Amino acid sequence: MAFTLATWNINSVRLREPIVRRLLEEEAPDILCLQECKSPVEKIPLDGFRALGYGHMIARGQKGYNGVAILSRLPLEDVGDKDFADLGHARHVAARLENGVIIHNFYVPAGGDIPDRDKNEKFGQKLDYLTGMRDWFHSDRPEKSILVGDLNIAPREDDVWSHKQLLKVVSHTPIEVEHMAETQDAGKWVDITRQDIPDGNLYSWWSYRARDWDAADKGRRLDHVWATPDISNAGHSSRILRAARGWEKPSDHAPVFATFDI
DNA sequence: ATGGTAGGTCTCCTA
Repeated sequence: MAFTLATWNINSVRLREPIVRRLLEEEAPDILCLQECKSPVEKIPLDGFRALGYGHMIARGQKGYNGVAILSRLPLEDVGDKDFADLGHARHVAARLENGVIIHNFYVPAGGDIPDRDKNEKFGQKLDYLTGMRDWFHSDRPEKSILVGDLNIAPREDDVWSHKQLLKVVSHTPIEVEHMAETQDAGKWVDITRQDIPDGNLYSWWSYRARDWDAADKGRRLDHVWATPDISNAGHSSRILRAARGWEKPSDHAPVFATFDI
């Protein structure tokens, strides 16, 4: 069996229903993980997705902020969620496929503007959230698992448009990259996107504030697909659908894809 | 060095 999975920070699933449907119609991933749905679960426009063959959804939501959802053509079982750093936010949900593979969908806190936990509480919460993830994966080592989502960190020099200019910008600071590496190590997670595309600049997010995001191309790779070592060799065909950043009323993130032969 | 855009909403907070 093979399945294709996509992860996309959608920045309001209700406002973005037309382009979610477009992605499902044109790209037809078996599973679509969404972040920043900004909607209670009961207000997610499921009917429109169900009509396209996506009859299964596992989600966590809240009014106005955060929110994660896993849409699927394949049956899913809800296997719970975590609230790292006790934020009370809907930032994680996990589901199990019939083949036993577990999918974790994460929306890691963005962390505010100032990369100093003494001056900016949100930055501390981001680091604490990552530490919570690390400790969980350390104590309960994941197996046959895929982790996707907006992790709000671009770890490599070629994951940002300018390593030097972003060293003090939240999302690419050394302390965040270190926290992310510890989280990744704790679960022995393999970065599937970089396993498939090891060289060259790779971005999944471009700010709304740029005059011309495409021409300026000041992107960052904030959205990730990881897998545990027991299934990492099954992952292939990774890609980022940059074109979706230019669709009508776009999200500021582009969807990231990977296929697994399991 | 600064300000730029977008979404949801208890018109300011978050990204």
